Amino acid sequence: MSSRTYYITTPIYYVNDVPHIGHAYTSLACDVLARFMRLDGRDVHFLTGTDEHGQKIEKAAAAAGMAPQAFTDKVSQSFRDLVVAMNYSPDNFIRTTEPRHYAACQALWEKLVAAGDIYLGKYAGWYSVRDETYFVEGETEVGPDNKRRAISTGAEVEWVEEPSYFFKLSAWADRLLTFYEKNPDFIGPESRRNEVISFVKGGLQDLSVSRTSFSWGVPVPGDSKHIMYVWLDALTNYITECGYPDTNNPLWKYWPADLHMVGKDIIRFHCVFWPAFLMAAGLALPKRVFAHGWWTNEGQKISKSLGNVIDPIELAKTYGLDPVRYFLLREVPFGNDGDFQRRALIGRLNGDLANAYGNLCQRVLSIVGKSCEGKVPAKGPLQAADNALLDRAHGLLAIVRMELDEQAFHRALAAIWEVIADANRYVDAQAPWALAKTDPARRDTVLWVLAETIRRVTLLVQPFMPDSTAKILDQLAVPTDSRTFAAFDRELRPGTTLPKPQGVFPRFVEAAKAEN
RNA sequence: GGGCCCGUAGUUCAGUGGUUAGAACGAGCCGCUCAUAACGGUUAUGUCGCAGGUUCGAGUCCUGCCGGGCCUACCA
Repeated sequence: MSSRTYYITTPIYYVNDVPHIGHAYTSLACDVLARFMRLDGRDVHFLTGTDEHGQKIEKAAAAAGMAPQAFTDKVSQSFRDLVVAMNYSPDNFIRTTEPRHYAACQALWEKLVAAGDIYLGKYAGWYSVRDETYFVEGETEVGPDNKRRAISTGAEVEWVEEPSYFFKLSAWADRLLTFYEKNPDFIGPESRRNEVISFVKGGLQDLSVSRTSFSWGVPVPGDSKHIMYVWLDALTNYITECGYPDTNNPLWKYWPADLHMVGKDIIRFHCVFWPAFLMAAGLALPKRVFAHGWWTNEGQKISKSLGNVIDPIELAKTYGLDPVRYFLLREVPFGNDGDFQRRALIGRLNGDLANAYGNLCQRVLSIVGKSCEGKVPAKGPLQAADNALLDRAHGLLAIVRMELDEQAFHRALAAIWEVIADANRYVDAQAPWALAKTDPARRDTVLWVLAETIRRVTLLVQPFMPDSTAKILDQLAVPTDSRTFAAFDRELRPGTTLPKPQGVFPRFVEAAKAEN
């Protein structure tokens, strides 16, 4: 019997931008879930990629004197570099410029036409040449000089009409609301769900889904003057990957997706437009969309003009990749906005990683190395304190599974670190260095309990910090085929030879900064 | 304009209407010495934004106000 599938996606990133902390954050959350599910025996498919169409790309390519395809080849590379730099584990990296994606988009389009949900109309609105966008009447105002401008940007706008195909979104409001009601877990977190429902209840307008003002995109079948709306194009990537329209494709088993991870800015596209397209096409809807929040930098909104953009790769270079991965998911309740503070990062690195977790491993393994001939110590009869600690470590799997099921990374990590704190207390209470003189057998049992606790904890930390945990498991001589959750109860075998222990999470010393 | 959320220790936050409001970090004191000067124990700090109201009892429910955020705009 094949195991249960788990299909998780990042948004496809628009190649107009260089990768920043926001992209890294979304992908990181997906990566941790993908890794966790793989360890938990699920048949995982983790997809990320780039969104490469649209007028901005077309113009940027022209400005660079390049063909659009050559241009996007080059720019999308930076996102593939991010995958490597951040140690993400996607099963594929999709690009909207792939031929199979054109085929999927056009097939979906034809399905929507056949369903009677697409019609030809006229797109009209106040267009700002400078901003390259349309504004609705309410977003503009007439100034004292009698000229109409966009309120948000101050740019002059003019009335423009162009033919456009429309999707009958207005007809889907009731069915969307019914769907939300029947699937309370479809949108997370709760606050976003309320917003989406409130938005849909407010009434939906038909959606313009084609443009004629540029040509870099997927042509509309049968009317190649029109290019598909970039969001219809982009969202389709999730089913392109599974082989759409070929439902015999081996990857089709992954649809519908278990989770679309998105930033809060694009929740409407994923929770309103996308389900409507899918329903109209007679396709299954994704099981869940989760919208996370945004980071500020030391209390300030991040923007290019302020020059306070956070480069995740730079961060990883300074503080280490795994500590950065840990910090991003531990510091802020996932779903909330968060403030990035260097001091907080260093605090987590030194407090949670170096002092609590790293030092626990080091203090235990170094005694084992010195006193137990570098072998997993003998396990004698267990006392109440031993069982209490082991039981807590054992119970973590169910807790972490439950928390990650709701994308509550911070709570999963908090629960794990409580056991790490318990283990440190247990070391002090048992004082194995004192037992060495009075009761060596008991000391061995205590050390075994500790090593076993570290093993269990470390198995669960793997999705968050893959490299560091691999080192710790190496130091415990856990075989590489015993690192999934199927081996969660496979206890350390006394007598197994251990390598010499080595610190995995060095403290970050502030002075190091001055050397740079 | 409408709607939603938030305001609790120095900081970040938990707190199904029910005893003396909690945790973590930070601070003070004590202990330990295996360990990455790490670990453990312990102490302290609060007009629970403000003002009313409901209740035997309110951080928790209701109303108003102040402050902050988010969504959306002639509309729930």
